[in-house]
This record gives sequence, structure tokens and C-alpha cells, in this order.
Amino acid sequence: MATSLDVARKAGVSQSAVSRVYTPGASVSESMRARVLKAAAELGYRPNALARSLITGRSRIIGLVVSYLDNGYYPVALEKLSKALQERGYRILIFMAPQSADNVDDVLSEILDYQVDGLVLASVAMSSDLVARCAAAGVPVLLFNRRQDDRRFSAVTTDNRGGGRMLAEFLIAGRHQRIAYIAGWEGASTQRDREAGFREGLADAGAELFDRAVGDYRFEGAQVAARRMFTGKSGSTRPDAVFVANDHMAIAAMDVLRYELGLRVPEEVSVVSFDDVPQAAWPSYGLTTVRQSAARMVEATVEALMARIEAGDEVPRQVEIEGSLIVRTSARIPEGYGR
Amino acid sequence: MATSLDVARKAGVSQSAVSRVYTPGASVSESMRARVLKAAAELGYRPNALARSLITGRSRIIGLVVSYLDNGYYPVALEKLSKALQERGYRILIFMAPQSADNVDDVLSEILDYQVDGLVLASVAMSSDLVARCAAAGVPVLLFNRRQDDRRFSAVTTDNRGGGRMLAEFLIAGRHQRIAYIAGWEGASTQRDREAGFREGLADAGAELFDRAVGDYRFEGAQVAARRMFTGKSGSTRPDAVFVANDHMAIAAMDVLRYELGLRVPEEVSVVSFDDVPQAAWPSYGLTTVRQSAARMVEATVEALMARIEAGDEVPRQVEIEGSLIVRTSARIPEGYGR
DNA sequence: ACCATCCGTGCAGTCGTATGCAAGCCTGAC
DNA sequence: GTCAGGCTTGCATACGACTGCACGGATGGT
Repeated sequence: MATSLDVARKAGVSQSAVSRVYTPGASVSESMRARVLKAAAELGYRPNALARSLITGRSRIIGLVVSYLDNGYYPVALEKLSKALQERGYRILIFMAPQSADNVDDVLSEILDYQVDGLVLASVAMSSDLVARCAAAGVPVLLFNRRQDDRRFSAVTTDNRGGGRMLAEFLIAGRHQRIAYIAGWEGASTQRDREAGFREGLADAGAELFDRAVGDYRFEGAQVAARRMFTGKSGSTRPDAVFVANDHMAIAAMDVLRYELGLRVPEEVSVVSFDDVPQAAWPSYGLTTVRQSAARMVEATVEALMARIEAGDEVPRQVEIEGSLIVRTSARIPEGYGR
Repeated sequence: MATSLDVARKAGVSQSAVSRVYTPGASVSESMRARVLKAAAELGYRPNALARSLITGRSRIIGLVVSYLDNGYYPVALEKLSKALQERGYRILIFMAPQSADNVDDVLSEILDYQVDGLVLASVAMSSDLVARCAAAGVPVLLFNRRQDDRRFSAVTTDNRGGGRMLAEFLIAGRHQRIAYIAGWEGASTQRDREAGFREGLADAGAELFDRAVGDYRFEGAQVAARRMFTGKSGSTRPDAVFVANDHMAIAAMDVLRYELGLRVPEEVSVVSFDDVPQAAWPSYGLTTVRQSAARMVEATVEALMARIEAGDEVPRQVEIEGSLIVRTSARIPEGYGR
């Protein structure tokens, strides 16, 4: 591999000159730039990003920690995030977090070793020890789709509480009598907020939860929860509507209802959920769900990161994106709805 | 951030000593190791991976180029690949390739700037100019799920031809009369091989394609293709079976058949496909498909990469994984099948 | 013709770590 | 007691690029 020194020799200039040609904003004459570029092209020279990072102290790498990709929301978000950052000249170093949340620290340490300019944690929490290390290293941390009360973090979330409330109102308007809930992982802020908003919405109408089970945001968890909630019950002892805390689980639950238990959706049971993953729009499911716009969340993420990295903002931002109710076919539609 | 020199001063030893403590296999006495580790812990020291890479010439970063994540196969593969590489001390620098295949070169150049130790191209092709540069830089390149006749590449694929043939035999055994094919992107080796194998299988039984359309491996492409192929046709002029070149498209096609055109699957039309993405197992689809084991492909990928990177093998490997037919409910099952 | 100014360029030091080399110490065998 | 050999350790240099500083030349105004 050719180095800047090789290019300099070939072009008959100093190594500094070569460096300046590749540094935007540096002062170089046209004639020199031409000579350097010619020599560089002949040698196939490209600046070594690692060496550059070492001295500038900025790697133009963003660390991303994700814990699961099977929930269809994350691939979409990852794709958008990657593209948006690429456009700004950043790359993504990706880490899969082990499910056991305690090991995340080890993984994170390794990321920090690469001198990332920023860190995005997608649905992942972080020990306070690590927080301190990131702060010391001046690495901005952004929580994606998770809130932490600690105000030292930037965070981008959807208005989960508001979304939960919208779903409650929709089900109430549809005259559902026995409304149940299948929860996500209880450690997640999204789970807590969605449930809180949902219960508020019910309470405002004088209703309350008819049943509740926990699916932990996992596919199999939702299957088990749905079986537990519906198996062996007759029309009046089982829910006539269920809010499943995200689409990933809702799909699992719906398949159990239909294909294991022979229930009709939405005629016998209405199903609503949260996220609007691509699969939610597939006509086999047609999920009525609260859209958590990946495009807008990613946009906010990139903006918040860039503010801290490039503009040097000190104060973390907490951004909350508005959700919107997408009505499809998985839940009974209130009479006169949409007029 | 503390450096090795800070640690050295605090521990009263030389910088080299600190370095050696963190270099596996280096010769350090127990007493010194203890002193260094103590000082390091107090300062929160961790070696700078960039500086280390600069001098060792190995970054322990693998570049990964992916063009789409909406096909459910790739998130699964990415997750497995990432975990497998993490276990071996490597990280993934991820790049989304723009759809327009010509710009891939720019993107790839940027990856190479980071001195990656290896490059995995998932369903992405590469210009011969870039090939030369990678070879010059000594960066092994591995084609994942794509074959290129150029023997300078390592490549890991499924036996697409064999898989296509299995599907043809299965449909023939099911006594289908009018067998059609919805193709993937014609530039892809997977597309060509799957189709070739399928046609061979048909030919062996004295049959041939009844109809053919192109879906380009895209969801919308498959919808259009399915409409074109089935709209406004009666029982005897439309296919009674269709092989859709991958699951991602098959799901789109199936929904068109059922929900737009009111056809019953598999009673009126059998659908088979390729990949076995997680969604294929969902009972709403129950796709009969050829499993392309992500686990085995990733395993082969990691092994081939490590052979070139760590063992220093010069010869690229072309690995072809056996596919297996997964029979579910989307296609008529031949009488006496499985006995 | 003189001086102030500015632009372009090279020199040399720097980022944080790894490693060949040589020197020092200790051990054990004779 | 001597010497060979091995194990530890520090010194110095290298990796590849960025950048503050100083210097030379060109420019412009008076």
C-alpha cells in the first residue's frame, strides 16, 4: 500500500503537501494539487483512515449496539441510520449485545477502544460505570427507542404513552368490553410507557384491564402469553380485544389465535399493537398499530449526534416523536370512524 | 483518556512494559503485570485500538457490504455473522450499498481506508479494478450468497442449482401441470443458478416452464409479476404452481394471489420458494421452501475468512452448502410423500 | 523603491502503541 | 567459581498522517 510519503516522493513535493491536498480547507496551489493527485492516482494512494484518526482524535466511526434484529423494526432503522450517517461521512461499527444485559459493558468497552465519535444504543441499557467512562472520553451516547431518567443521555423515542392512549381510545370507541394487554420486557421504558398510556386511556373511559400477560418482546414469549390468555375460554370469559406491546409479538399472538385456537380476528378478537414494522402491512396480518416512524427517529438521532459531535453542543437532547395510528384490519373499526 | 505512558509513569515502569502486559504472549513477570494492571485500573486505561492497528497493520475489523435488509434473510445472517466474529475478536464495519450497483466502488474504497482485515460482500458484486486494489492491499474478499466465476474470490453459497432441482421434482411429484417461475434479479448468480436447476428438474420429467416473469428480488417487483401472471385468467390458462425465486418475493406474491385475486393457496395454486426466512414459517404463509442455512453459511464464511487472515492461506475457497427442502403448507404435497 | 501582507510550502514534532535489540538479572550445570 | 542460557526490562524507533511554525516569494499600496 502506498503512503503519503511515496506519493510525495513521486510528485517531488513534501509529505505535508500531500496531506494538505487531502485536507479540506487547507491551503494548496492548483499546480501542486494537480501534481499530487496525478502521483496519487498512479500509485493508487488513499489516506489511511486509522492514522488520520489517531492524530485528529476523530475516527468518523459511530458505534451501534443492537440486541436483536429479529424484530423487523431494527433492520429498517439500521438501514436508514447507516445511510444517513454514510452521507455525512460516518461509518457504523456494529455490535450485537448479548441478551444477558450485564455483559453489555464488556462489549461497550471494546467499542470505546476504537475511539468512536459517538455511540447509539438501540434498546439497550448501560451501567453507570460505563456512563462515566463515556463522559470522560467525551463520547456522546444516544439511546435509541429507550428512555433513561438520567438526563446525561440524549434519547430519541416515540411518544409511547400517547400511542398507548390512542390505542385505548380506539378500542373503547369500537365498543370492546374485555380489553387485555400482552406486555413487553418489563425492564424496557417503552413497555412501561406504552402500558401506562394504555391504562390511562382505559381509565378515562371508566374501563380497566381485563387480563394481562407478559411476552418480554419475544416471539415465543408472545405465543405463550396468547395461549395462556385464550386457551379453553368461552366467549364471555376471554378478552374481545388485546393490545400486544409491539408488532413483532402481535404477529406471533395473532397466529396462535387463528391457527392454534381457531379464533377469528377481528371478528372474535381485535388485535392492536405498536411499531408498524413492514410485516404489519402484509394483508395476512393487516395490523392496526401505532406507527413509530423509523425515518423520523433516525433523522432525530443523526441530528442529535451531529449536534454533539460537530457543533460541540454540551447539553444532551431528549427527543420524542409523535406516533400515528394506522388503522388496518386486525381490529374492529368503530362506526363512523374517520369521518 | 489515559495512555499507556500515563500508566507506565504511575506504575513506575516503562511504556513498553505496559504494552507487553496487554500483548498476549509477551514476556512479563507476575509482579510487573500486577503493578501495571493496578495502575491501569485506577486510571481507567484501555489500549487505543487505532494506534495498535496502525502499527500492527491489523485492525481486527471486517468490512461488510449489504445492499438490503428488508429481505429477512440478511438480518439473520448479519446477526449470526456479527456474533461469530465478535467471539473471535473481530468487529464489523457495516456499509449499505446503494442499489445502483456502480457506486459500490466508492463505498468500498472508503471501507478499505479503514484498513479492514477482510471484506464480506453480501449479494453484491465488485468491479475488477477494486478486486485489484484489494489484492494489492492483501485484503481477502469473500462473496456471501453470490458466486463470481473469477477464482480469486472466496465465496460461500448454497447449492442453488440443486435446490432449484429439488423444487422442480417436488412440484412434478405433486402432479402439477402448468408450472411457472418468478425470477429474481437477473444479474445475480443465485437467480441464474436457481432457475437453471429448476429448468433441469422440469426437463428431466419432460416438462417445461409454463410462464415466467421477473420480480428482481424486490417485494413490489414480485407483486407486479404475480398480477401480470395471474390476473384475468381462468383455471386452465393460469399456472397451477409457481416457484418464486426467494421467500421475500414469495410472500408478496402469495398475498397478491390470495387477497387481490382471491385464489386459494395451495388448492388452486401451489407456491414454493427459496431461503427459509423466519417469516416463511409463520402459519399464515407456511412456505414450502429450500432452506439456505444461515448458520452454516456464516460458519463457512468465518472459517474461510480466518483461514486467509490468520492462517495466511493464499488460495481462496469456494464453499457450497447443501440446501434442504422444508415442506410446509403452501404447496400441494405429493401423495405418499415422506414415506 | 520600500514595506506590509498574504499565500504556499517544507520542517519537524506529535498522536498512542508495538517490537527488535541489547543489557541486566537469575538460574542451573559443570 | 564460571559460563551458558533463559527470562525481564528499558531504549529507541516505527507506523502514517496532521499541523503549528517559520520562511520565501509574490503582491499591492504608497
